[in-house]
Amino acid sequence: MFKLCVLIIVMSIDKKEHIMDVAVALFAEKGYEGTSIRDLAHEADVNIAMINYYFGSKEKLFVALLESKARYMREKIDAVQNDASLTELEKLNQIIDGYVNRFLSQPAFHRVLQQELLVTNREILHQNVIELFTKNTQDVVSIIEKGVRKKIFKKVDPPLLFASIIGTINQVMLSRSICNILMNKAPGTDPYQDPELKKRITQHIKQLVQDHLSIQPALQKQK
Amino acid sequence: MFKLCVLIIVMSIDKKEHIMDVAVALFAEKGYEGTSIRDLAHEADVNIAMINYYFGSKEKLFVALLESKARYMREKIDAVQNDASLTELEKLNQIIDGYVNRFLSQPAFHRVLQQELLVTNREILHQNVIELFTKNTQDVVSIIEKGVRKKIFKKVDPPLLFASIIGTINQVMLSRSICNILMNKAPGTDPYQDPELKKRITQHIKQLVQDHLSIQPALQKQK
DNA sequence: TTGAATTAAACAAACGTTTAATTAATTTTT
DNA sequence: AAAAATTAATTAAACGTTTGTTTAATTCAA
Repeated sequence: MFKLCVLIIVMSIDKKEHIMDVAVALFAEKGYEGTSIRDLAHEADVNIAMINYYFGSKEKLFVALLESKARYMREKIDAVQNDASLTELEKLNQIIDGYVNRFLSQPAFHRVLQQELLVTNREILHQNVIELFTKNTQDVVSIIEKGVRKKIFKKVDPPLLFASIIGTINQVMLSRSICNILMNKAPGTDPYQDPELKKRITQHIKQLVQDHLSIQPALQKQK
Repeated sequence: MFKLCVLIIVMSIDKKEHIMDVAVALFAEKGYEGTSIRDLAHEADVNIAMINYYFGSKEKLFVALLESKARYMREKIDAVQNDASLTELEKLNQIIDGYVNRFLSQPAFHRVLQQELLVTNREILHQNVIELFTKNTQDVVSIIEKGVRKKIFKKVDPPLLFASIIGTINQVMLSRSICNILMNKAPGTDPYQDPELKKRITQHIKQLVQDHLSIQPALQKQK
């Protein structure tokens, strides 16, 4: 009896956030168009009208969702970039850690973002996601470029190297089934729960990036 | 007058294929759920009922679409794998060429595939796409593994290296806007038309893979 | 004349959104 | 502090569209 009371209070304090949590999960599974307000209301255990009451419309709910969940990586990259004590390679490694941690800990939200990048006709939503991406890209690219200028790194294609970093994680996150295939796990299990996965991905990307960037002593001598 | 006649004949011969072409374009832009049969019928300039007449249902249209367009990479990988005259690195390079060519020449179809991987609740469609992916993954992974066993390659994480290859291309294909940002092009242009892009991606991935796999003489000596 | 291709119209179901009524909570007045 | 007034939260029902699909009639080709 008492427990039930507490539950109700907690729910009503941030019902908005509760709806948003359910929305991320449903959008991730069924897509934005594939998720109906009725589905959402039923799953979140609220009245259908409450969603428009709180957010105004389905589209505005989506935008609210983006804004509340997307600040993290922006701040992380900013912090790393302004840390003068780090070498360019260390910066990259920290950014890789950041992305892997972030993406793997919020697979549903991440899936929603990816979907919105692929579907171009919902322009407002699409544009919102693009903006999120642009600044991060430019920052990471400029770190790589700086390393190349300093001749700490080999001459590479910075934007495409960033694409490889993000793309590797995205590929693993593309679908549970594909991740299970890649990771040699039994189909049906949730691979993103496994802490081993995070370690493996981080290690692989860091090694890949380092191999690609590092100036080989042998090659230097030959010149 | 004569020209019009020919056009009509051609259209009626493979009207099915015409519908499928329009479907790919619309699905890519608006998503599967976001594309209505009416949109599709209007865009393809056929009656609404014709789509169900030809394909049975919207879902069956989608499956037909997959089956007609997805054989290519399968055959390409098969051919490369069975070519005994190639080293493992050459095989990988040819597969990279294959994927880049394929993905960049059919960006719309590729987008549709990606969408279906991200949305898990349309199980029949999802499963169809997964199956396409599984065999290719296993083949490429086994090529890398063979190279590692032969000690031609460094000890790496083969499934994740495959994820990096595909993931890099996918990242570039994720959205026109993102590709323009990555490639430093003016927003609004279609980057996939540019032949330079294909060359740049291929080069980058090949270099990335080679750096990651190659056993460095310097390191060998140290041992 | 038979069978396939094509059409406009209608189908029920589901969609996002709005309404108007009711309950709950908060503030103001007594 | 109690009652009244006001605002906010919540509800069920209905709104007009749009959805995928089907029908029954018609046109076309063999």
